Amino acid sequence: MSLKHAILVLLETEPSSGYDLVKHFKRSLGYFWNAKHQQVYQQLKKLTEAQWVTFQAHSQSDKPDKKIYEITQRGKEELSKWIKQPVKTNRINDSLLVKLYGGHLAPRKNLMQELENHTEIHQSTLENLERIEQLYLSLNEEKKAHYLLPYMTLRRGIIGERAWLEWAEEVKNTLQRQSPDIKKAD
Amino acid sequence: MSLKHAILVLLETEPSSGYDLVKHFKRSLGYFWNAKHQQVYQQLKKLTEAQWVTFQAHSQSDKPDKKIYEITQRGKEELSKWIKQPVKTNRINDSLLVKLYGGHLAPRKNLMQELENHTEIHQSTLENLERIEQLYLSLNEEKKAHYLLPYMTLRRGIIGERAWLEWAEEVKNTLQRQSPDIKKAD
DNA sequence: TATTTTTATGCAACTTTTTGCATATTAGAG
DNA sequence: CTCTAATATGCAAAAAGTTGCATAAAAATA
Repeated sequence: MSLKHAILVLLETEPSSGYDLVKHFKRSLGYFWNAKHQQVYQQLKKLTEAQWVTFQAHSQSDKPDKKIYEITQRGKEELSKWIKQPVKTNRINDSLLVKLYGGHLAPRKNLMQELENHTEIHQSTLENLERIEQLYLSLNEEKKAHYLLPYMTLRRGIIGERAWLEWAEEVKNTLQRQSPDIKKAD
Repeated sequence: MSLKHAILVLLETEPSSGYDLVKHFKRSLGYFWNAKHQQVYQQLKKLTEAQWVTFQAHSQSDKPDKKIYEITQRGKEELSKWIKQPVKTNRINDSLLVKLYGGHLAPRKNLMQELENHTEIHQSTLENLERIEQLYLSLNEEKKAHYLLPYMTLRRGIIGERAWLEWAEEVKNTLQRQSPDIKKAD
């Protein structure tokens, strides 16, 4: 849907190779948009066919050859059209919550372990985001203004992760207090 | 992936028609698992073929006929196997954040309006969840214990929505203070 | 020196999700 | 009396996303 547009947003900032884009999806953008490398390459192919982007092959002697993609005029028009239109609220599909909802079918220990594992992941994501925030906050006023909007998305990450961890603590405490098994709903 | 399992979790609690399941996905489960009606019917077909569920046709005189699905022994085994395995962290694909990230391409007013619209949606979702929480809290101790795990997923919704709204306020305040246009990153 | 990681791209097959269409009845609102 | 909403299910096609495989060279680690 808007993986196309996410790619265009990145290319509008800076011409990049597919590999660069994948790295971006793993880092900055990755908190709110996920894409695997195959998907990025597939979409770049389609975007090229639609003439929203073009590329130039760069042969490198020390590393494998790469294709540097850049956004075209047509791509810019499409992006600017997209960005002015209302976006849909995003769909949430969270398996962990499905598992918890049906948690009476799993050993209590298993649930606790699962929560612990996810807590570690969220904890380290949060630390990462906070590290990036510190970098942002140390910039001069001009640069801070420059990166304000990406910073706002970073804030979403930080606030979201803190909320997640707060919730997980609540659940772990509740489950620990509630030792007897809970029967399933009928 | 686990739409199949989400359906099984619901059917394990109570035999239901496809239509009932869709309603469930719009209400209780809907906060953390979304599925359109076509998808539910498609998956029910596949689940039937895999013999994880069976159904009985019920002809109704006043309303259209319906098929009541229930989980089979095989389905229960599969579900219990799935629920003991670790789940992946869920992927987040949030177009609103992509739009904000590339927000220098949109009129500032447009961004503010978009944030307002989403705020209204999240606000009413939160109110809804809080209403359900009140119902839960008014139950007797036995029933509260009974519905503890689904309640934990409700808490995720409440904490998550509050965090979203908190973030949106922060962004709206920041954007209002920051009146001059922000140039794109390079 | 051997192994692993990083850089760099892609095809093919499959599964999942979305979009658009289609049908049919009853209840309620205007 | 007409239109809309709710009940109830589904097909077909397209788009999006996942999984598995494949190649190839340099750089870093053991």
